[in-house]
Amino acid sequence: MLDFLKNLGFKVIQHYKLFREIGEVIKYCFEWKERKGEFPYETDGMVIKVSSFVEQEILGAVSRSPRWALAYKFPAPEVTTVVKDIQIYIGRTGALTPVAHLEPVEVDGSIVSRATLHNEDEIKRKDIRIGDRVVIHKAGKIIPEVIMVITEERTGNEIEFVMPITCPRCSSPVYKPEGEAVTRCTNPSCFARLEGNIRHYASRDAMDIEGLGKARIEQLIAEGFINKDVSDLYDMKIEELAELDGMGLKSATNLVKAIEDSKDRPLKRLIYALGIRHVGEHVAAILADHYTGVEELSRVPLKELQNINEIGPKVAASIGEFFSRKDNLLLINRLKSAGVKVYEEKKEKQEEKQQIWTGKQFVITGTLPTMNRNEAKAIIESKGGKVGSSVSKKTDFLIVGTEPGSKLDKAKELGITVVKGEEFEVMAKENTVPQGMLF
DNA sequence: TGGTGCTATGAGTGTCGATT
DNA sequence: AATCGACACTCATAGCACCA
Repeated sequence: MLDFLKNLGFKVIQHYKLFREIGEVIKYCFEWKERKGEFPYETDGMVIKVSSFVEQEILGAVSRSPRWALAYKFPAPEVTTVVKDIQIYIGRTGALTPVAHLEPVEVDGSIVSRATLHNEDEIKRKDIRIGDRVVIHKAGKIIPEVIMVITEERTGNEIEFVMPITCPRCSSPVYKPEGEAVTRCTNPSCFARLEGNIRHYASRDAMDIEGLGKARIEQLIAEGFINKDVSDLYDMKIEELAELDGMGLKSATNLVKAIEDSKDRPLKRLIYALGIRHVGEHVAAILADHYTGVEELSRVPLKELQNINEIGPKVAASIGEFFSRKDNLLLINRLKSAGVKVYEEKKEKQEEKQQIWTGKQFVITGTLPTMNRNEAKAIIESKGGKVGSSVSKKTDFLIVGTEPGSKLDKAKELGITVVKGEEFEVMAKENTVPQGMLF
């Protein structure tokens, strides 16, 4: 069998993830054919040649002898390239993230020119230097990752990376707390952070301001429209914006309208949008459930916060720190006077009624046939279920769309019930309990 | 103390709308 | 018509915080 597959051009290799059973290899061939109209051809070392004759032969063989379901793999598409530079990116929390700039190279169907190196320790661990030839691949078929350095090809001219001691954007000192991996800029009003804050505030899951992306924000800061914080957004005028490079009356009108629309978002979104450390979507929703508004939240004693389920000392402290700062309190005042809704009537606590999916934990991977993630999530929650972000023993169902990620492997490993995307959508409509398959 | 889940960050492609 | 920016998708990984 091994020779048979080898003759077909399949390769068997020994390292890395991506274990696939023969059935999966064949399935992959067919999916490829569906998408591209022909069977897989040679791509960067991954050789699969299947004629229609052979196709039948493989299928026949497998159905007669299921014990041939051995682990075979595609060769992980790995290529080498050169690290041209390592640059620092600054996020909204002030974190300095080193990113490798690579000689552009094709990996698994797309051109990769950058890869995040996460932090200083990671660079040290892998000993990555500027000028090094490195092996890269795409983790989970998407994210470029530097796997290792080819040290044999070192010439001695490689430059070791040194984390700067001042912020590359604002020149303030940076600090790295003892025991932490992340280095941060110390200046709370660093422009890079302002940029990040605005982006976060405007993002879809926060205040959802359409038309305000990275480039626009940079421009607005450079032109002085934004200089303090997110409240500056609400002072912008159509006529002034329309004067900007690349903006016309149409764009300016749309942008101002989008900003206007953001004044009426649910409280949990506003809390999330403020960008308090350790307060993401989930924690923001918990806080919005407990309190009627941002102002009330700003006055809650630490002790009380800590008593809330899922909120511990660190998160409580972080919230307390945020509201102890004058500039943040001013920000909230400014938002309020701009007309942003900072208060929400408490809804009547709904009776916890037993629903079809009550107590069930769902996780989603891949793309669903007709709905997106948020829609699927809303449906699950409306039926009493919960949606988690990673597969664990507590997961009841994994919903699998096309092009699933590593969550599927994990689910198989743990014996979690797998529900196909189509199947899920039918369940949602007919209000039934997923059956799914066990691997 | 370990398992689990959340937060923060970053990457690529294709599509669509607005500007020039 | 060409170009550019924004957005909608999706996912990995590290680092932590929380909780039992």
